[in-house]
Amino acid sequence: MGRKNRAVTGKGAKSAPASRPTIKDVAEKCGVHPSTVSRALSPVMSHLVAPEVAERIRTAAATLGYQPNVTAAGLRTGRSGLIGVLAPDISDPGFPPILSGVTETLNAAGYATIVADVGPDPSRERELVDKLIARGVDGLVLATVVLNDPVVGHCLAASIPVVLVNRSDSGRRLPAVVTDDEAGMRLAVDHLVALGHRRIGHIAGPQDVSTGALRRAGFRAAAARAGLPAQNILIETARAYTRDEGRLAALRLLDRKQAATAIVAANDLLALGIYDALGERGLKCPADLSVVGHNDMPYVDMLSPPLTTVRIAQRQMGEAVARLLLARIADPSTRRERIVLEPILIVRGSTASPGDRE
Amino acid sequence: MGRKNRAVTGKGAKSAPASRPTIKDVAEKCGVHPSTVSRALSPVMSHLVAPEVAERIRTAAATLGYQPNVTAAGLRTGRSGLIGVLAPDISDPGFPPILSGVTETLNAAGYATIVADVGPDPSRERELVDKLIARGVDGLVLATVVLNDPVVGHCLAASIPVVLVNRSDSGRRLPAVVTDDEAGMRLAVDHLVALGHRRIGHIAGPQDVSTGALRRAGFRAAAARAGLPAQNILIETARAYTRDEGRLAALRLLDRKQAATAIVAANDLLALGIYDALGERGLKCPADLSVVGHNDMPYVDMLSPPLTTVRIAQRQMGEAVARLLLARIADPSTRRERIVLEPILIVRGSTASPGDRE
DNA sequence: ACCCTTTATGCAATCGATTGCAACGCCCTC
DNA sequence: GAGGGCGTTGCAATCGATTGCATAAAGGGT
Repeated sequence: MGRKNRAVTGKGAKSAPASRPTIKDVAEKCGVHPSTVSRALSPVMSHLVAPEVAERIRTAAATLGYQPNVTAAGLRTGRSGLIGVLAPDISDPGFPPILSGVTETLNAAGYATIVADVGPDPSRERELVDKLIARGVDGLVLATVVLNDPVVGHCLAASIPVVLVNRSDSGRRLPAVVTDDEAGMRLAVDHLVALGHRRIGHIAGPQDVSTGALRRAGFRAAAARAGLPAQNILIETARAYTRDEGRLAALRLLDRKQAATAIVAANDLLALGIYDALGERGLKCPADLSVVGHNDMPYVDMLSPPLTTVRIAQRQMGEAVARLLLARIADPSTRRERIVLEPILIVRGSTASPGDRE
Repeated sequence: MGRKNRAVTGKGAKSAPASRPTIKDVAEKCGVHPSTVSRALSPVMSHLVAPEVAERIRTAAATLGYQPNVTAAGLRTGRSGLIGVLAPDISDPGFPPILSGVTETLNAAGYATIVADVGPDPSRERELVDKLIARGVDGLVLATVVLNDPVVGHCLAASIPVVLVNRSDSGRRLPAVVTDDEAGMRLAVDHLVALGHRRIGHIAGPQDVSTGALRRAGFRAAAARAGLPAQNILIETARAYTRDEGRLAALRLLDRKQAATAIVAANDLLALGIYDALGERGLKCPADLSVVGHNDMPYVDMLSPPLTTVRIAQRQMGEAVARLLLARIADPSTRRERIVLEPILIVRGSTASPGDRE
């Protein structure tokens, strides 16, 4: 038995505080029942206990350094105060701002977040969701779903509050906060067309994620709307949102018979890959090729040349999705909401008129 | 009573699985006692139950989709399987690689991590530590401690396994994984001296964190060892590891009567600030000034010019600190260990010989 | 054949906090 | 002065899993 509680300090049993005081210790010290302590310390129940008793309990709790055991409370109430967050890749510089917005908003509401990095193997997603549910999370934020993701149905079946951020599922069966991907591409294309570009390439992201598919469709639509003939719309699809896949796709695009004068990348990491490819081919940006990124991830203003890119409000997305989740937790029957944030174009040095040798 | 369990699906009580099955459900289905189920499903206790019964239980658990309630188990065993990680700032691009190494190693050992972002207000640190302890974390990873941090004593008093990463406390009272900050500065200074620099500046980090103080001391020592006279060693101290503080410190340094021909920054974010300051003053790097960073955070190879910097093995640090923590949890009496990783210099385009106009 | 060991399972307490219900005492009213 | 009501507090069950101990069944030895 009790090899755990009350670590014996020396030999004499003088005063062995050791492990954290429990509600019982506070109750004994005050000569009241534990339930009274519980009520006194709960903002919503404290009206049930006499003010002076409550005060006595509060000071006793403070002097003992009592902190309620969240695990025990969680077992009883069925709420853990934990939110699970599934990230595609923590090391992707685009993610921390979202995460930051999520955790800050949730912390303010008394929740802690468990962040799980799914990584390249998508089958881990389901596994991680199950692990998080087993940990009793009160809700999930998924930044990882692909179109037609089976995990969506799984979450629905588990009837646990779930919200999506940045990406959405094809059926739109879950509430989500996303940016207007198509509008973002329109900003990029219109900017290039205004500069005089007539042959524009696109490096699309993976087509199984909503941003990849929507941005590609958005690019096509924007280019057509700008009056570019179909043969002047060049598209290569990257297999992942990574710098290296961007480089490979850019090389494919550059090797086409009729090269584009500008490339719009589906995200900034892919744009970095374009820079790499340009270096390999001995081409200069923006003199030989204009480049537009997407996301405005940190420090792309420091690149050479500074990257023109479509800025999405990542921190705001994080905050919005957290609020959405809190609303769902408070009332799971709330209408499935979908918040679409408008991106803006940040013009920097990577775009110029074609043939404009500065 | 049960407003929680078994959400009623329709009217007929035909089959209402709804909320997750408990160990009791599995036991009933198998006609055994819950304790037998518990034993059968525990790798360490399963030898106590007959192999065929264990097998039956396992399949029943699988078909029911049973996952043990971690909260309940945690309450009983006193272990939560949670590790708290305190980060100075998740949005700092230097941190994700460390975090990635930590979480991956801990996940492999069955732990989940709660990441808390302390932010600029250091008093939140203590508060967050208490919150994490109240959540029953089995251990803490602190990437936030300052020299003489009161939180160190607090953790020691709470007798909870704690390890430090990247930074250490002044008394070295806690196990830590750090890099050899002084060696890193020696690499940087020696490189610049070899290029012919004789007046070298340093933008130091905050002096209340170990990296800031050690790197400054390391810089001084390396410069003296290289034979630079004291008046040729110029130091400005930044108030925080941010791009903007770096910019301000760089401007102060550039305004000195006798300007340096090279600056070593205490970290890459500060180096970014130097780039900004150079832009403001119309100076070119490396022609007018060589710059060396520290940390080799992601994508500094894409800057213009690509940043010469001291690379620290951040991912490895994360992995090492996780292993250290696991060892402490397994046996809290293990000797307080301190792991020092050796940095290497990555030479890129931001350093050149003084007066070398390419 | 009997007893003693070994093996497998059941029983019940426990972790710490929460909460519906019961009970107590007090005050007010008629 | 008795009864009703309200404001406080205590009691005990509960959440779900774990584990020391008890017990039952099976096996082995003489």
